[in-house]
Amino acid sequence: MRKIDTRDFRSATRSTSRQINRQIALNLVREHQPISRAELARRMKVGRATVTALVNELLADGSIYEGEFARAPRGRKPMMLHVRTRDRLVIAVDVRFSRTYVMLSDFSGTQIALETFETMVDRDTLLDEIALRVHRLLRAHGAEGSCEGIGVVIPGMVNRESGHVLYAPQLGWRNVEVSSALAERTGLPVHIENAPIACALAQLWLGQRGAATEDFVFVVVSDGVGVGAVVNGDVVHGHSHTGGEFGHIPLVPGGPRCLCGADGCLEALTSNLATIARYLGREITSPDLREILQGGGPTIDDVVTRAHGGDQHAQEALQETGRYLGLGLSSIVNGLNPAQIYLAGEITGAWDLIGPGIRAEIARRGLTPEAARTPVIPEPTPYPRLRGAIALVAAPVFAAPRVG
Amino acid sequence: MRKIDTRDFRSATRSTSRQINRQIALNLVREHQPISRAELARRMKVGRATVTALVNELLADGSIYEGEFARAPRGRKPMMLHVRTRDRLVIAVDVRFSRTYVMLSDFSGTQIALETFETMVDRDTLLDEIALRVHRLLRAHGAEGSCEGIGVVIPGMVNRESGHVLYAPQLGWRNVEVSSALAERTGLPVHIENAPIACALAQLWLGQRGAATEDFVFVVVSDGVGVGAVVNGDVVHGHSHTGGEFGHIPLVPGGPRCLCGADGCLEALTSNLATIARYLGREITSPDLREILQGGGPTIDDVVTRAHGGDQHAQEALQETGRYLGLGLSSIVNGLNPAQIYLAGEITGAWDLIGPGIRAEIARRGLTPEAARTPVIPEPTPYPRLRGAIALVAAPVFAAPRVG
DNA sequence: CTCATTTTGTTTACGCATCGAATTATCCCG
DNA sequence: CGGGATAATTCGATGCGTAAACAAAATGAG
Repeated sequence: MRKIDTRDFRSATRSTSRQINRQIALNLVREHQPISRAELARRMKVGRATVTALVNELLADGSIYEGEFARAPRGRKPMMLHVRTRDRLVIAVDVRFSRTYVMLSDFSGTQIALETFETMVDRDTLLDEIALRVHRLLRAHGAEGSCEGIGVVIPGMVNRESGHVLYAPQLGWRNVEVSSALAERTGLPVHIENAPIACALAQLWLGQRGAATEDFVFVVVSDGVGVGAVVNGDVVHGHSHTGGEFGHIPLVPGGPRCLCGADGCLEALTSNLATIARYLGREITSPDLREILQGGGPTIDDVVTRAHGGDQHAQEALQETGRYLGLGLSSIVNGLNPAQIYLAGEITGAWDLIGPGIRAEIARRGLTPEAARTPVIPEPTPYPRLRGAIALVAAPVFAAPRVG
Repeated sequence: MRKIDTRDFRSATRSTSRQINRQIALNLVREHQPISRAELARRMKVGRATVTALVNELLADGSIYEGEFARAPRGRKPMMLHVRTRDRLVIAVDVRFSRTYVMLSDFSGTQIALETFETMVDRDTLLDEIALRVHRLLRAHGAEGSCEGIGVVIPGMVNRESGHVLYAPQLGWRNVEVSSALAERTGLPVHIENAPIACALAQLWLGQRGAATEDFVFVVVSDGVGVGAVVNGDVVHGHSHTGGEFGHIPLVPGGPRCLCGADGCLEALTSNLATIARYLGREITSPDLREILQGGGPTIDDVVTRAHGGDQHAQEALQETGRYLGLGLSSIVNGLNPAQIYLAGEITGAWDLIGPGIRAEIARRGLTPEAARTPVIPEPTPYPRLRGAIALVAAPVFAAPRVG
């Protein structure tokens, strides 16, 4: 039951009905392919005449294609329809603290090529390098014409519409314009988004059928802790583009100081850095921790493998991370009541150690039996952020038209 | 950018465009009345011919009415349009721990009559009493034909569609059906909702023009602490109808035990009971606190007046409530990034004492300057819950049609 | 008063969309 | 090879936005 925003609405024109049904048909083909026109008409509960017109339009602009005739027990064989994804390419870019990833992929999320290089914190140097690699990748795969856009995910807060990075602590960026700067360098449309929000988008648009519901969250634990939240089928951006920063909710008043300046944030207790610090018996803020890490100290993957190898300190450090994560996620369970919580990050490699703690805290603090049972699902996708970057380009093609 | 739910969608028919534009026109009249057809056409950016047809439909079903001719500097005088609200009545019911409120109101939220009685915890006894008073109220005001529905708000979790109360700790209700039971007794359509969510709805639909944006939250501090959240212009219900229970996010691990069974919940630190307990120097869980309160101990209003009278203990108790509230609200600021936070409850009477603490915590923990400045607005509406109950009946009339 | 001008609101012809029925195109099977 | 069944298209009817023409009602200059 949405309210019409009288300061920003769209009146229906004579083609509005067509736009709506066009997108419905496209999405039905996407989720049920291969599918015939007759089956589409039945599912949409519209006449076959309408479907014929819709399909002809979708065929004309290359959104879908006709495949083969299917076998049928009786009657004329139906012509099956598919969405075109293989020859629609996307460049996905994941800018992280240490390294930047550039991937060439198709619309379905299938990887075609992947490159990595060390992240430069200067914007122009970084964008030049990205643009160089984009051109090289497209030329190498003879795909200069068929790339439909670039998706960029950033570890920080992003104004999606304007294409600015508002604040990315790990890069030291504040109010940095990215979209049009990269678009000029590459001649391609650029979409930019906060990494966890993009991951949630990917779950919504590229996830298994039935994986994503109208309400879920995607939690990314890495250098920081970020959340992409989907409420009523729509991603949460917030009023000033800082929604989803559940990594900075207060968990332990007077607890360890966080990069954001406050104390006792969920992130300061459960980020990879926090887990490593706990393993080493150091304060996350202590100056010698930085030295240890820069001097070849253990990575989070090391901690996970040592825990599997029987290192009790590592096991305990991960278990405590799990308990704190569960405490933080219980805030999300009670506040947003998602159907599922997806969890990505290196620590999911030690799911046997962190999973029970998470579940226990959610079970303890959930208000109803259903909420207490909210499933927490470790996400095994190899590159969730890059998948998010792909979704940035692919999602608008399939999204419902704005009306009202 | 919403995704089409392929398991539950609505294809557009020939009349979909008309439905959309009809609701847009209705909302524009609502927010800009009195307004002429020509002005409507300009705002909607459609031809005057379309507006004529739309207005004729709205006039025919009594949604709007023609008022007077307006003065114009040149040309033909425009006929002004208004939405019909005065003779469209609503019954609003607010079931609280101690008392139940039944109000007769019109569609605009103007109070016509108000009654109160002591809440009975047995469902059937309570509903019988409500039905009796509804009949009496409508007969007394000769309004038996023009009442369009009953809105009921409950201090607990509600399944809006099925009309069940899932869990209301203060009433001791679990899985209690209300909607159809009351509808049978009164012959009127019944809408039921969680109280804070209804308050947010009211802010969205009955608030001052410009008061409500697409993203805000409405926080109610009383016997419990509840939140109604609006994200992307839509209320947050959650997957199993327990969204908005930010009152039960963990704030102080190992803190005071909450009614919900967990420890250190925001509610256990900032509900009226928590503030009174703090004032009395008691644990919120201590058995003698209940005795004191049942034996005529101070109410929250008493604490507020004593604080204004110079009682330092009362002042400190309220200030600490403010600081904890601020800490809890900072989770909402970082997680949902609302444009505003509305705060209702008796403690807003001591805004000079609690306001600064709230603002300070949000300023301390906000991630960007904009988020740190998130306005926290004490809501002075006399009966926010009853206003919410009215909105339950009024909102569907003005809501955008579901498409896609 | 008369008449041009301006603005509001309605009417009309038309284009685009859904909708239902009729039609055509294929298939399977006996 | 013909009959039944299913798929897909075609065609006329109808709903609705759109643009232009038109009618209605006011103002103001001559």
